Amino acid sequence: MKERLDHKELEERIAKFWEDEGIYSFRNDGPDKVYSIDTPPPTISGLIHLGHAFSYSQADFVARYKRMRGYNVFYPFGFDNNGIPTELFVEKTYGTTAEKEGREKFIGLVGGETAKFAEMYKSTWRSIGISVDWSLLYNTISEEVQKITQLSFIKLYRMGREYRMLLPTIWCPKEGTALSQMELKDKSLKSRFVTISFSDQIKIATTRPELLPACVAIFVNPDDTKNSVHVGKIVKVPIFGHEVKVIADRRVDMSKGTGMVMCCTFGDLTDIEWYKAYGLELKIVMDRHGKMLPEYFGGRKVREAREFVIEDLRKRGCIVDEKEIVHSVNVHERCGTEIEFLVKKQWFVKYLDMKQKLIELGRELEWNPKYMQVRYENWVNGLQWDWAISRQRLYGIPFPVWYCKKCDAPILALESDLPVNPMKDMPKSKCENCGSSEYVPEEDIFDTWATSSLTPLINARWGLDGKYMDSVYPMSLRPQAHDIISFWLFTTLVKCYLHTGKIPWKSVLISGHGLDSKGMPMHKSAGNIIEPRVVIEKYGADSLRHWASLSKLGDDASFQEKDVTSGARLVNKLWNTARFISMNDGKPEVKTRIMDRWIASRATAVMEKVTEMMEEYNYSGAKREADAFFWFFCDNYVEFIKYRLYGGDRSPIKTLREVFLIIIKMQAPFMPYITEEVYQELYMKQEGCKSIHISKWPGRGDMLVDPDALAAGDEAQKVIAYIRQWKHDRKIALNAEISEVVASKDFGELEADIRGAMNIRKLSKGHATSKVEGTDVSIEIMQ
RNA sequence: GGGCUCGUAGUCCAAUGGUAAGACAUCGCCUUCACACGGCGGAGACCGGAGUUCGAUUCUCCGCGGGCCCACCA
Repeated sequence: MKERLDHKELEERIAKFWEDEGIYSFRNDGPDKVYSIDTPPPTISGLIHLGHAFSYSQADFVARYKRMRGYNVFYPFGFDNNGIPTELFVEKTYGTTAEKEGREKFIGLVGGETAKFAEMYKSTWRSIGISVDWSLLYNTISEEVQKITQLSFIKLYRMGREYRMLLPTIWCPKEGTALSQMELKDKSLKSRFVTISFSDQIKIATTRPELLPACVAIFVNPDDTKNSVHVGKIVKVPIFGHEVKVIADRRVDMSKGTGMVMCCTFGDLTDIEWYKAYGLELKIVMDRHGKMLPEYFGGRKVREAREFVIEDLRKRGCIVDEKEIVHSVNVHERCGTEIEFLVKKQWFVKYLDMKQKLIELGRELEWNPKYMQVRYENWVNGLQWDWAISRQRLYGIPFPVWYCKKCDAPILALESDLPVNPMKDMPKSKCENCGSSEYVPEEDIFDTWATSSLTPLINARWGLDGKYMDSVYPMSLRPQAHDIISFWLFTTLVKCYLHTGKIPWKSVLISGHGLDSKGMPMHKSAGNIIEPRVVIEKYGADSLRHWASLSKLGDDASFQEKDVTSGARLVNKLWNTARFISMNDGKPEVKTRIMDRWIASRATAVMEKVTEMMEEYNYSGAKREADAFFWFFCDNYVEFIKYRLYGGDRSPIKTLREVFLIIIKMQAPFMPYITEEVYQELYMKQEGCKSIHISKWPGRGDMLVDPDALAAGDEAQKVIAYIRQWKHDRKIALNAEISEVVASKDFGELEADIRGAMNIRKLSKGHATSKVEGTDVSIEIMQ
C-alpha cells in the first residue's frame, strides 16, 4: 500500500468502479426489502454550492446505511428545470425573455441549457459520492413529467377538487407579463400624496387618484374614534359618482393620511385582501400594459391619467391637501417598473375542507426531527385560501384545457393524448355543456409546485408505465430542508394523498442549511458561494462529507474549514491504520488474549450504539461515536499490541483485522471512498464481496462480548494512562524504559501487556500507595 | 406581530436534573520502526433574570440576541 493517499486519483478510480459495477443499481423485483428515497430535485439555475453538498450528503448517509442493511435501495435523481429560477437563469444566459421567444422555442433553450448543466451537476453529485442510481433520472420539464402533471390536473378536476375563480395577479405593465414575488424588489419612490374630499366629512389621502373609478369601498379602523362614526355610511365617489360603503377593518393605519383609505381593485395587496374578505365588487379600469381602459381618462397611461385626474379634481375643488412623499413600492426587479394587478380567472385546488384530514395524515408520518411536525401543523391550521395552481407566465407546463367560446365551460384533453399544448393542439371533443365546437385555449401554465408535488408519483412512473408503483410507493423517505415544509412537503402530501389515498412516504428527514463560515446562506448576490468542487479538490469528498456529518439533523451548519481538515486527518489515519495492518498481515492465529477480547467487546458495544443511532436517523451521533472509537482504538489497542507483533507474536492479528473492519463499516456511509479502498485492499477477498457499500452491516452475534475482559482491559488501560502521565510529568520519553512498577494487585495475563505497552522491565505485586483514578489499583513506579 | 428553533471555552460544536466531551487555535513535552496530516499533557466555556427542585447548563416562564417560515408594510 502506498505511503501517501492521493484523494483525487482515489476518488476518480473508485467513482468509476461504482458506476461500472452498478453498485447503486435498483433491482425492480418487487416490494420486498425496498428502501425508496424521494430525492429533492435541485433547481437548475447555474448554482451549486456547499449547501447542496451538506443536505444531499445527509440523505446519502441514510441511503448507504440502508444498502448495507440489505435493503434494495431506490435512490433516484431529478433536475427541477420547470420553475422560475430556471426561466430567469436561461433568460439571463441568452439575453432574451420567454415572452420574446415563445413557449416552444424557450423550452428548447431550457432543454439545451439543462443538458449542459445536468452534466455539471451530475459530475458534482457523483464526486461528492451521492449514491444515486443515475438510470432513474428525471427532469421536471420533460414530456413524461408534463404528462404526469397534466394527468394529475385532469384527475383532480374529475374528482371535483379543482375550480376556477377570479384572482388578481402581480403584473409588470411594461413587459406585459405576470410576475412572481421572487421577481419583485422594493424601491423608494417619490410620490404625490393627495387628499381628496369625497364629502364634507370624508377626506381620503392617496397616491393613486387615477384609481378613483375602481374605488369599491372606504375603510376606517374600528378603534378610530373620529372616523369610525362614518362606518356604514354610503359615500359618492367624486367625478364618477358611484356609491361605496364605509367599512371598519383593523388593517387600516389610523396615523396615515386622514385615517381613511379607499379600496380600489386593485392598487395594492391590501386591496386584494379586502376584496376577498368583504366580497367587494370588481371594477377593472386598466389593461395589461398599464393603460387605463378607453372609458376612463381616454385610455391614458397611468401616470398621465394621474396628472389628469388631479387637475380635474382641483377644478372641482375636491383637492384639500397635496404633498410630496417618499414611500417604498414594489417594482419589477428586471426593469424597475412599478407593478400593477391584473385580474384573471385562475385554477385552484380545493383543500381547505381537508384541513383536519391533512393534519391527521401529517401525524401518520415519522418526522425527523420530531419538532418539525409542529411547523407543518401550524401551516395547515393557518391556511386561508385554496391552492392557486395557475400562473400567467409563458415558461412551464401548460394546462391541458380549452374553454368553450360560447359558454366558457372547460374542455379537457383526453388522457391518452397527454401531454398536450392547447395553444397548438385542438380539443378532440365538443363542449359538453352546450355542444359548441368553438374554443379558446388556456394560456396559463402550472405553478412549479403543482409538478414538484408529484415527485413520489413521478419516481414511481405513475401515469406512464407505472412500473415502480408497486415496489417503491409509498416511498420510505422524503429528505428535504426545513424551509419548504409548507411548500414541497405539504403540497406533495395533498396531491399524492388525493391520487392514491395513501401518504406518499413513511418518514421524512428534514435537514438544515449549509451556510457560509459566518452563518449566512450562500447566495450569488452575497458573493459567498463556495463550490463543493473547490473543497473536494483540496481535501477530498470524504472530508467534505465529514463536515456534513457533524451537525445534528435539522440544524443549520456554518461551513468550517477546520471540520473539513479534521476529516482529512481522519482519512489519513484510516489509511495509515490500514497500512499498519497490511504490514502485519500473514496467517492470523486463532488464540486471543484479554486485551484482544477487551477491544473486541468494546467494538461490539460501539457498533450496537451506532446501529441504534443510525436507525433513528441520528447520523451525527453515530458518526461521533464511530470517530471517537477509532481514535481510541489507535491510541490504545494498536499501541498496546505493538510489543507483541514486534516480538513475532501473531495472535493480535485476528482481532486487529476484525475490529478495524467494524470501524470502516461504521465509517462507510460517511466516508465512502477511503473505506472502499481499504476494504478492497484488506477485506474484499475474505468477505467475498466486491464493495463495502453492498457488504453486510455488522450485527449482534458477529462479534464477541466478554464482560470479564471488558472490565480487566479498562483497568489495564487506565493503569497505562497513569504511567503515561507519570512519564510525562517527569519529561521522560513515553518509550523510555522503567525499571520496576509495584502494583497492589496481580494483573495476571495483562501484566505482559502493561509492561509491553509502557516498556517496564519488572511489574510485581506489592505494597503501593498511589491510587489510579477510576480503579481499585494502587501502584508505585521506580525509574 | 405569530409559530418553530438556536444561544456552551478565542472559534465551531456535543452530551447531560448532580458544574461539561471533542475539533481548530494556543502553550508544554515527545523526531518511538502505520501515521508529525502523529503521540502525550496543560490552560480555557454553559446569554441575563425568575420559578420548580435537595440540586439546573439541562425542565417552566420572562427578557435579550441569531435563524427559518408565516403575517404585516394604503
